[in-house]
Amino acid sequence: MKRDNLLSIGALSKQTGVHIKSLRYYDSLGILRPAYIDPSSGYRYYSLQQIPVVDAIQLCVDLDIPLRQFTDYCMDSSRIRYGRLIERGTLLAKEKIQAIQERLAKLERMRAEIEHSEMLQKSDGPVQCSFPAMELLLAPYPEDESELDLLARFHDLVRMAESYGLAIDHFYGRLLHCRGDRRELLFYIGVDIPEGVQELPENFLRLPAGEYLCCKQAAPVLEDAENIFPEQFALDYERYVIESELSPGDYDCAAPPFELCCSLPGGPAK
Amino acid sequence: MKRDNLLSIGALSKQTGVHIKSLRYYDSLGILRPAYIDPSSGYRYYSLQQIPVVDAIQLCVDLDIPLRQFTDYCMDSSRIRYGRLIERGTLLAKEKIQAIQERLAKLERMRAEIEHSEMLQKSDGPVQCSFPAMELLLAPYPEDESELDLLARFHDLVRMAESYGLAIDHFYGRLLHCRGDRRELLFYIGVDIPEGVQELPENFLRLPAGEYLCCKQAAPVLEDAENIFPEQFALDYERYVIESELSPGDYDCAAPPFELCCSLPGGPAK
DNA sequence: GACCCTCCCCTTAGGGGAGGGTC
DNA sequence: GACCCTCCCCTTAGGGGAGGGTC
Repeated sequence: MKRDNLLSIGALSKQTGVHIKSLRYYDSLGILRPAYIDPSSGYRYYSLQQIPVVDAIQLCVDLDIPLRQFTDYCMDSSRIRYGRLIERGTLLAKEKIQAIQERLAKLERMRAEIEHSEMLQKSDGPVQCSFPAMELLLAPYPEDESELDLLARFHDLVRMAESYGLAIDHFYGRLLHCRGDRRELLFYIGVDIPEGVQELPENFLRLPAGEYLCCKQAAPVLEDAENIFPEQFALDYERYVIESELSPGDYDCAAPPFELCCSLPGGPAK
Repeated sequence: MKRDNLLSIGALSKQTGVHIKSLRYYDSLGILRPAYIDPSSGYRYYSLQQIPVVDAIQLCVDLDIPLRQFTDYCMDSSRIRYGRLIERGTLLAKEKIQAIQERLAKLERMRAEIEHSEMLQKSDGPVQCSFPAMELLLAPYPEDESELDLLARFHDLVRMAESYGLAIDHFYGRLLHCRGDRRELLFYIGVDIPEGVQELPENFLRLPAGEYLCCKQAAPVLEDAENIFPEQFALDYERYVIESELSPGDYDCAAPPFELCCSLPGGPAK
């Protein structure tokens, strides 16, 4: 071995734009052994044919393919399976875009919730709103339990949702169901039904899209719904009153605001 | 402080679905201090109001917002600026999608190059191909230089491209320009002209889209173009012969195949 | 004097495990 | 017996720097 047509590590670094430290790191991983190492000085020397190998390694880094897997994309130290590499990288990139788009959709839902919250907070009285259909899991709401017991129930519902393959929606609260003289106080969590789910639990409820009268409250006051929506309670129709936390842009975990939403006649109840 | 309505670290973990180790890590970062720590046992206890803080931290993690910046999204330990968080997360997510789409575009260009290479390798004789317009930077190609000197020239061109704000295209090779009796042998690299670039160097050349006759070669043989394209060289028209490496799906760095492409009459040259 | 070498420490968001107290 | 504590080591792809030889 001679140093003809060999590059020092610094020269290879300049040629490829890859940091010297990275080249040493690739050596330590065994994916880019120098063509020649001076036994007395330990200096690394690379052949010109190793330049495209550096490019291929950089491509892996760009594509977030772990370098330990680099050898999967090589037939030997100088033959690179670019076809495989590109196929794998394309798949990974598409999956990533998919995942980020789901995140963006979630962020957009949160943004819309904030907007709704701030609209309600700014308005003085109740506001009429159209709500989309909501899919809920219900549990009885016993009034003599502590907050900790409630959390346990909440968690039970979440586990039930999971056991049925339902996605939970970070949307929960209390529900008052009024039908004639009967009033039922319930605890709910919102769920999403992924495609392919067949069976639903008995405590599942789907509220169709409909019109609600909403107003802001400083604390949970669902028990007082009758005084908050006197006009609606004077009428005789099946109604749901939904209590949930509001999510203003600046959210106070210690004392979040609530909203109470009363379904209007001809609304979601059958 | 009492333990009423307080959660042990395990209970908080169960409630939020976040690993105990993560909760301890958040403590160590100072972004989620337990509401109470038993001084004798060191046990951590969390208040119920800290649950939404855990959710917010998880949102940061999902959005790739560094946790050290979490306090930028808090007014104090229990007031979270969700508005800011969502705005920042949305921006980051969009930037990421942008970056990945550029990667995908690059992968697609590479895939097309592989396809072209393999098509050429499979065919016996020359193949007629339509090439898009190409933007090149040129340098003289002196025949008596070593491979190392050539690399230095290549690097000079790259630096020149950068100094003019041009993006380089990982596309390079040699070019033979024939015009009447004059023949000029040049070295080229492909560049992309980003929007906003006004001034171009003197050695810039734009070859418009056009028809070429392409054939595979085992080694660089541009000097022999006249014998490879005898019919074209028998005709009198201004022509470019482009030599470049092929990129088959399995690429041999030690002995890559080449292609020679000769522009056809009525092609790219004026 | 510029280049290269080998340590050594540091970065994110935790995960696994040892060894030992606590509910 | 399940729960919790504090170390300690490990993960990716390197970057910064010290201290010391080499071109």
